[in-house]
Amino acid sequence: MPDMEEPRRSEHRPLRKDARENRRKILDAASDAMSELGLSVPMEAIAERAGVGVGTLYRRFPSRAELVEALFEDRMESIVEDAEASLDFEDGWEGFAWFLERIISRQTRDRALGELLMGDAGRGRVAAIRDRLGPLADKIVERAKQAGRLRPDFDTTDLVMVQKMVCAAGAAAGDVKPAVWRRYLTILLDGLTTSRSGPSPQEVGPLSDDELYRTMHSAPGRR
Amino acid sequence: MPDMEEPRRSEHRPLRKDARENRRKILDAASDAMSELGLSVPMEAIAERAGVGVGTLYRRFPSRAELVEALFEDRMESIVEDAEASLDFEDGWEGFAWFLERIISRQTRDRALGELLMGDAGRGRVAAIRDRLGPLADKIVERAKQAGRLRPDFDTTDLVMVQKMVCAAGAAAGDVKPAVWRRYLTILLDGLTTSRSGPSPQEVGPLSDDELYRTMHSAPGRR
DNA sequence: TGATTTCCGGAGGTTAAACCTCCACTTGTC
DNA sequence: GACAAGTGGAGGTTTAACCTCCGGAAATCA
Repeated sequence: MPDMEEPRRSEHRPLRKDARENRRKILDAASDAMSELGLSVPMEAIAERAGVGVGTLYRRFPSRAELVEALFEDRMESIVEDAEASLDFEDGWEGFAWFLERIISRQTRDRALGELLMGDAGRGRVAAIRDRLGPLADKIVERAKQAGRLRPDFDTTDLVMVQKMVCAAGAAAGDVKPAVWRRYLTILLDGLTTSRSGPSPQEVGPLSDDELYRTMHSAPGRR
Repeated sequence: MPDMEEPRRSEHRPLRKDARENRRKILDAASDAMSELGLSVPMEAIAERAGVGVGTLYRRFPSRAELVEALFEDRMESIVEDAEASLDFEDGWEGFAWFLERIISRQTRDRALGELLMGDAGRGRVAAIRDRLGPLADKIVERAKQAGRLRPDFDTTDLVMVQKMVCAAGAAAGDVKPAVWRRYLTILLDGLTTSRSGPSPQEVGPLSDDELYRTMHSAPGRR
């Protein structure tokens, strides 16, 4: 049996044209679906949005994890960049507030990113990037305190919890009024400064009674 | 066919002794289970905690809704009473803060109560009680503003969102450090006052790094 | 223009988790 | 001790996800 050729797609030969297109469609669909519904959106749903059979999805991405890495490595990296950028602010407090606004904004637009950031990452490259955030967060908090405008009893772990709080508000009302989270971030920041003479102006109004009603009667399951 | 007797348990004759005991065990188990795991805890799990077969559970409470009403009518009523009590405070702001502390404390101890309060109530007596809270909340907010210590841009709908935020923090870290939510309530209240000269003292410290780690790696399903 | 390789779709087998019913047996009560 | 009342949990059902498999379609090659 001569010439028993190598079966592995080693050093990947390029995909066939239709396969390449489908891969793109899958990535786009998965991005949409996960941003909206979270990391554990059914594979079926992704395939459907992509207009592709489940078989195709599994052939291209044998496990959810590969899909997640393909999609979220960049986004996670952007957050690290935000953290670094926030250290360049003249005023540590401004950097702190800017970073918070940034990272929460990203999470409210992208539920899966929030899940990854808040712990759902097992191991892998995405988690590795996330872990680089810890030291940066320490510096951000440190600088804000040195600027004298962040309450001295604030701890870096509080930074995570603050995000959770604002994101909870965002997630609850997100379908009804996507920008309300800013309102609650403003309030929280007013609670985080050392002192102030009056409330910061709100850029976003409260939910109307009707909006609140709809918010309350459309709560998701959990996950 | 003489004396075809009435089959309905009309004007309920008393339950047999063992049945009465089982009913009690079921209610206790359901209370525990729902407080911990939420309204939609599997019926199976309730029966198991009660040390009773599922059959017995379904015979006593044919639907989850009946169980819920039996358990939560009182608790919901207590919240209404808290709201009324908070109106008796000399200072409207104190009443406001007290009520918030109360209602959040109840919800962090009792997940099902939180779900009921935040909308998961379909119709029924429990929902009816909850609806009595709306007008009371308006008064609470009104008085706090009149006292001059609640930021004037605060709306009653914000009251719900604030609860959601603190409860989110509580739920996230609840298994690890049940009292941290107080820390975040303190911060929020500092953001809700009109002005202040410094941060309010914290009664509860931040999560340690290890506690935060555990908090992040034990997130529930959504679900 | 075949011939050949690659890729596609989605029916369908599998597992898991909840649901609720049913009835042979046990227990309480009169 | 007879008989009504109550019990438990096996098991049928549904729902929702998982992932594989293979006949046929599409792209690429010669």
